[in-house]
Amino acid sequence: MSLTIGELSRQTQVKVPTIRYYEQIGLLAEPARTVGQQRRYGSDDVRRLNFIRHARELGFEVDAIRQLLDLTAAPSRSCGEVHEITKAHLTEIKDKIVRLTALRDELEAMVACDHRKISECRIIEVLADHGQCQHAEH
Amino acid sequence: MSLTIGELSRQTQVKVPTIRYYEQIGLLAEPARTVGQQRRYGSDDVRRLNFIRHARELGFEVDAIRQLLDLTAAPSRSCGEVHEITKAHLTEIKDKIVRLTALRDELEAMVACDHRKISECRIIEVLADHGQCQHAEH
DNA sequence: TCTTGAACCTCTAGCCGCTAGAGGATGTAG
DNA sequence: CTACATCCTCTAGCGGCTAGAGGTTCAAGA
Repeated sequence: MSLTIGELSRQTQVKVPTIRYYEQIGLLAEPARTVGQQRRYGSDDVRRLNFIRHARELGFEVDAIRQLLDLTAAPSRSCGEVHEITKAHLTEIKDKIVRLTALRDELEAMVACDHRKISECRIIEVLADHGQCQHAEH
Repeated sequence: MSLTIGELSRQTQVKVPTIRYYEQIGLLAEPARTVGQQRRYGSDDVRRLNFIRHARELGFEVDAIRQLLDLTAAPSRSCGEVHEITKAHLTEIKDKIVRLTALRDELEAMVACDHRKISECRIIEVLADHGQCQHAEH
C-alpha cells in the first residue's frame, strides 16, 4: 500500500503543505521517494498523522505531541521516565476535560434557552473563575 | 477597583504584551486610561481575560472565542441565532471531550505500567482511527 | 509510444497568534 | 523631588502553518 502525499492529505484532512512542514520539523519521518523524488506513504503514516491532527485540535503543542509520540516509539525508555512524561500530560488532559465539560454544560443550558434569558448567560463565568490551571507546572 | 496592566497580567496569567495584543484585535475592549495614558482595568476584564485564556488553552481559535463572548454580550440577539452558534460549538466541544477522554484512558493505562510492556502502547491508535471529526463542518 | 494535465517538487513569502526588545514616559514610595 | 519599577508605542521575530511561483513527474488515454 503506497499513497501519494495528496492521498495521504485526503485521508487525514491535513493539507499537503502541512504534511511537508511536519516532515521538515521532524514530526513525520522522511518517507520513501519515487525515482522522480515524489513522496510515497504507508498506513503507519496515516495513523501517525491522524494522531497529530487530533492532538493539535485538542490544543497540544508540537513539542508535547512529539513527546507523546516518542512514548510509543521508544520501548527502550525506562518505566520511570515514561511515567513522568505521561503523568504531566495526564494532569493537563484531565484539566482540559474538566473545563470543556463545564463549558459544554453551560452551552447546553443555553441551547435549552426557552426558559432562559440570554442576559442570564454565564458562559464567561464558567471558565473564568475556577482557575484549575493556577498550580499546573507547564 | 482599578488594576494596572501588570496586575491584570498577574491575576490572569496572561502576559502583558498579549493583553495589549488582545485589545488591538478587539477581543478586549479599550480600557480606561490615566492622564498619562496608562491602562486601568476592572474586575470584568479579569473574568473576560480568564475566559479567553482557558478557551485558547482548549484549542479554540480567536474567532470562535469572539463568537462565544458575543453570545453573552448581545441580549438583543435572536434566540435562533444564538441557538445555531451555540450548537456548532457544542458539537466541537463534545467531540473534544470524547477524544480527550480516550487519550486520558490510554495514558492512565500506561501509568499503571507494571503490568504492561511499553511496546503494547496504543496511544496513537486511540486518537488515530475513530475520525470523529470527519463530518464536522468547519 | 507519445502526449497531456493533474499532481508533485522546492523555494520564498505571508498570515495568525503571540513574544521580546528598544527607547522613552509615567507614577508611586520614600 | 527623586528613583526606579512599571508603563507606553513601535518594530521585529518566532511557531505553526498556508499560499503561490515556477518548474518536474507520472499515469492514463490517443
